[in-house]
Amino acid sequence: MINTIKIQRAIQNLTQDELATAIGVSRQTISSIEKNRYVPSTVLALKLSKTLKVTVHELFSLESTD
Amino acid sequence: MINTIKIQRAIQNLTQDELATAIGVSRQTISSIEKNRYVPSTVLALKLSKTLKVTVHELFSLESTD
DNA sequence: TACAAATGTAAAGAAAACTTTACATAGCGG
DNA sequence: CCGCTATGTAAAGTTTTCTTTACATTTGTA
Repeated sequence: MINTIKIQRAIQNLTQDELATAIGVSRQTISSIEKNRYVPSTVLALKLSKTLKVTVHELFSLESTD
Repeated sequence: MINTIKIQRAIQNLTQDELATAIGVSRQTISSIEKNRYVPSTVLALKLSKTLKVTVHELFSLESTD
């Protein structure tokens, strides 16, 4: 799965830490998701969507390997 | 988090087993998600969205407790 | 009623998400 | 150059997701 978190975060002018705090996770969690180290839960995806003001589909999309 | 999987599954006329097979998980996984026994991963949410032909936001929404 | 399909659920175990702590590196303004 | 902010990442540990197996219950229908 690919994601555009880093881009949307730049658009909203938020640091990883600010985004993490806003949605209640650790900064490493944000970093790990951005770097595709793991797949977030749907609750997290919805919170990211809300905070970054884009749909889940604008943030995440499936790849052929998924 | 609440979900409308059971409803969308009825609209698409799919059993839990058929939906599970379509997206590559066990039937119990579908049942457990429908019953809010656990929160699915974002990959799963996107696959459900695709198979059920609705957006992730139509399938899942945050509650105040999330 | 009897059978079959669909669903609920439980338990044990594997795999993955997520936290905390910690340290390293890169970039930028003084 | 120095200090600060932002980011990368690793390791250990906890929690949660998800699978497999298995059995019970419900519901439709012949």
